[in-house]
Amino acid sequence: MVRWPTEEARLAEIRISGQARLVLVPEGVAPPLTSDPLEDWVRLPASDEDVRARVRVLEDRARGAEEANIPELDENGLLRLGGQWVSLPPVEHRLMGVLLDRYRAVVSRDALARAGWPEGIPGRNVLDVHIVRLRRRLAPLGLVIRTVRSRGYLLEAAS
Amino acid sequence: MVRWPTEEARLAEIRISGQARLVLVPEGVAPPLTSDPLEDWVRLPASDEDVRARVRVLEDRARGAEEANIPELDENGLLRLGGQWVSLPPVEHRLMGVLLDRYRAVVSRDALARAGWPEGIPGRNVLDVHIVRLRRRLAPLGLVIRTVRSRGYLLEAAS
DNA sequence: GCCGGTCCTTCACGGCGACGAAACAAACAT
DNA sequence: ATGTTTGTTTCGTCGCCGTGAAGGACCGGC
Repeated sequence: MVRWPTEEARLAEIRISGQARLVLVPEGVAPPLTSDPLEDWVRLPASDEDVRARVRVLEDRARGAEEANIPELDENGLLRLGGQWVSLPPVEHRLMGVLLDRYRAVVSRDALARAGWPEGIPGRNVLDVHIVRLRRRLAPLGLVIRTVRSRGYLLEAAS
Repeated sequence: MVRWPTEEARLAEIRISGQARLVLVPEGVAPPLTSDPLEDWVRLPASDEDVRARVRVLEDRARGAEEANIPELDENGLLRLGGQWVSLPPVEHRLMGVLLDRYRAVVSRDALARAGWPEGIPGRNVLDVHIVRLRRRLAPLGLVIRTVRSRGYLLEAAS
């Protein structure tokens, strides 16, 4: 719920944070134009029912957007997602860093190797093994590492 | 532009067709509730500016939705469409490149052969086989490769 | 119609390389 | 002392790609 244009700064903040918002627009003022589905506006004065109707729709959309949640990794080796968490040992923590930077995009085996072993990769097969171990750890969170053959790996939410 | 609730049937049709629409709601009537971003409503009576503002936003969203409907091929062998994706092996990736350049237009077998095998085509039958495989991969995305006999192939959305 | 051919579709096979996973052992931490 | 992390070896599996062969679909001529 934001007043316009008096709370313009606050609106900008909320837009960046990606939260749903309803803009209250007094008579004689042009409404803000955004194609963002999480923003809507009402012309004042407005009935309670109308406001409630718009808020409900926005809440519905926000719920839908929330399912596209991205996991969060902290410096202490904890990976959080949707209230749950797992702890990651050093190597897997570094691997996870790159995978999260490129969430839902392909990360080459090379990039993973460089991230996991900055001093140089120990053996030919180490990466494969760590991917397997990382997979097992991520499963309880509903995260999946897909392999894109001969190109690399990709992290996403389980189908 | 749909009147509510008098044109309820027409609204249902438009919803199914997936087109953007603005619902005109007279005083004292509850507005229809949908979380579909391509639907919006105004309380009558409304000023021209307010209606135009909502129409413009809807048009923007419709444009965005349309762009999300054409498949996208990235350099890592991923083909994305509407939130889903499939990975394409090298040969099929190159074939798909040409087919997408000429989306919904005919691509000659010759052009496909040159794209798929720049060094020269190995055997007479290889292209056909790869078309079959590509078809199977594209099916889950709702994409279809149609044959235009003795002319070539054509990529489009499944009817 | 019937027939010939051409064009296209699909399957089954084998080689090759990329990837997955178990099992073992050593290093490390608490 | 026990459990965790990490690297290695080894073997199995699966995806990719080309080949051959067995049909279907379409189009002409007769």
